Amino acid sequence: MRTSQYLLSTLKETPASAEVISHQLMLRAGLVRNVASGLYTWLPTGLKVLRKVENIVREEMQRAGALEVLMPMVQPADLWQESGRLDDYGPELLRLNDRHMRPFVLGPTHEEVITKLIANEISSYKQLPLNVFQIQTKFRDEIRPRFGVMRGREFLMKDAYSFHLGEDCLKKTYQVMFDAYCRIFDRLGLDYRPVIADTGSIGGDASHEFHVLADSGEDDIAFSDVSDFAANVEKAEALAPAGERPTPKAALTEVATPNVRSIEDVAAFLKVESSKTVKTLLVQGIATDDNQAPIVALVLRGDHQLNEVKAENLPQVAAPLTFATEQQLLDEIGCHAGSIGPVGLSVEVIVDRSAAHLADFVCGANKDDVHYSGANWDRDAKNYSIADIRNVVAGDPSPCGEGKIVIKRGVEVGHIFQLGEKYAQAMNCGVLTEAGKNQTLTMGCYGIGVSRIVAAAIEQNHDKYGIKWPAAIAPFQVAIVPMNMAKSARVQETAEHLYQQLQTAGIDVIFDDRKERPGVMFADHELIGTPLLLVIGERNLDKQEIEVKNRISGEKSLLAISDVMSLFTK
RNA sequence: CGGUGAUUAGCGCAGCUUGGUAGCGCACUUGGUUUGGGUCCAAGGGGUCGCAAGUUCGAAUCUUGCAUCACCGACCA
Repeated sequence: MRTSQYLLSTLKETPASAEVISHQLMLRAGLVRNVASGLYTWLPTGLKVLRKVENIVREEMQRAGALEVLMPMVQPADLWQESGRLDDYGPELLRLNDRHMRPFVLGPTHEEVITKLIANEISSYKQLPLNVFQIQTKFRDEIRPRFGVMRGREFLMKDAYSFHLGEDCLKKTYQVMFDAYCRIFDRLGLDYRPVIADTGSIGGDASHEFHVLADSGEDDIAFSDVSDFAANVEKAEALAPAGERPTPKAALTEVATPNVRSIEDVAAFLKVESSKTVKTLLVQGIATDDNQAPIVALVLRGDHQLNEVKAENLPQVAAPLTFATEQQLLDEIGCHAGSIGPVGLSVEVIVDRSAAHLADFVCGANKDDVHYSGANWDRDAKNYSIADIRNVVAGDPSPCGEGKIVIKRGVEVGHIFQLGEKYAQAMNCGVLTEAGKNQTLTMGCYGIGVSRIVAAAIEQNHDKYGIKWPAAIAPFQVAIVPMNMAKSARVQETAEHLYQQLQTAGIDVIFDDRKERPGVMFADHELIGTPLLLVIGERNLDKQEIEVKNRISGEKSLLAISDVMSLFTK
């Protein structure tokens, strides 16, 4: 490709709307342009990267035995009615009507369509197992699209769905997909981790997310500093503190705490560590027979945070997690938030493992502006159960039994899980078994955010000059940068010759034939992140040499023109 | 959904307080100059000042409504 015939579209200045570095660089390097909130046009350079990522994903999926299909982005709402998700999905699902006022949705994912397809196409156990995938645009009407293509509303995703007779077969394919994902991210050249993930409402035994490590990531990942253990903080188990709970020493004492509400204030006011206090959160419970939803109290150590996923998974707690209203607090407890505590509380009390290990702690006295000090479990606060309901924090013992927890940020770029029979059952997807009986299929599903990977790769690989693409996904493998070509026939001839030679060899090369000053060319190619620059100038031509500059390492070296192809034979 | 802020040329911004026919830098066009790290000089093109209504002799500027975009929050017991 010659730059004179190409759309480089680089910018010197950073558009004000871009927050994270990958978004800024994607705009400056001319990879994408914003069309509307969360919607982007991919320019030629960006599309080249996107296609390279896509192709690696496609190749590895095919190698793992999956078959490619393509399903429509617009889907009849009927299918979603059938699976029950039309009502469950919420406002992220964009609904629309066609000219006949028939209801449709824009597909945020394709379980319904694929399950329907397989239900129609597959009728015998002999055709199983089957794994199909597509690389298709999805639409999710996000509350707050942000960070460019990292969290857009429309995005490119690879989604695969596998179909099995039974769990054992599913587990085999799950492992095959796990391995394929590792190969994909290895080939992409990214620093990533598979992490144990919450299976969410879908259930199932296992689920893993694949995260690219980057500070701008939206998820917290808990690692062991010793073993390979890694889990999403949503899922990471907080172990009970070791040893016996200390014996109570202090007497239960009421303390006036006028206008002291938050844990921070209480700890400062009473001059105790926040880890020696507890906070009591009141949430909606599961409705009972008479349709009255009770309130449930969740008790945590003052310095810990509630894990909403863990709380929602408790049988007593309503999902989605909803905090009690102020009116409920007044009616049921008789005081405002900030003065609630487990002593003498009449509602069901669930205590986090760490909070349950405290003795002589501080808590609200269920009267406004009053706290207790010297409170103790069993002696003062009775009738409670213990559960793991907090987020792990750095320094906690790792749930794998080895080492301590370290927390890093990650960008979720892949997610695999075992779906089970949920969709197959709803959409009547089954086959005849060897015994001639109809059996519902067991499914797995496996997603990769293709467009998000592009952003994540930049988050992980950039410097002050621009993007430093991993070689496998760089838009160009090499750039030819001639110095003052217009003034030197020798330079021009050499550049043209090299360009022909590289093109013939199938190398993805960009030839900067613009009549620009060297600084402009260097700056553009460094911004775009081409891994290799071949600099051709009068200076080195006498010795039949050119300069090779490596974008990643910054190294420069001289190379005989005749040896150029050796750069690509490794 | 709540809070905050923004909207003036393709991009980044000034002008608004104190109303008087719209400006700067980058980019773009033309000519010259320069040429191994975003040259310099000169001339030029490009804007219903987000939309609508109001106040006024006169509105980018004041008032009201609407739209769009962005950021923050949704851990409070």
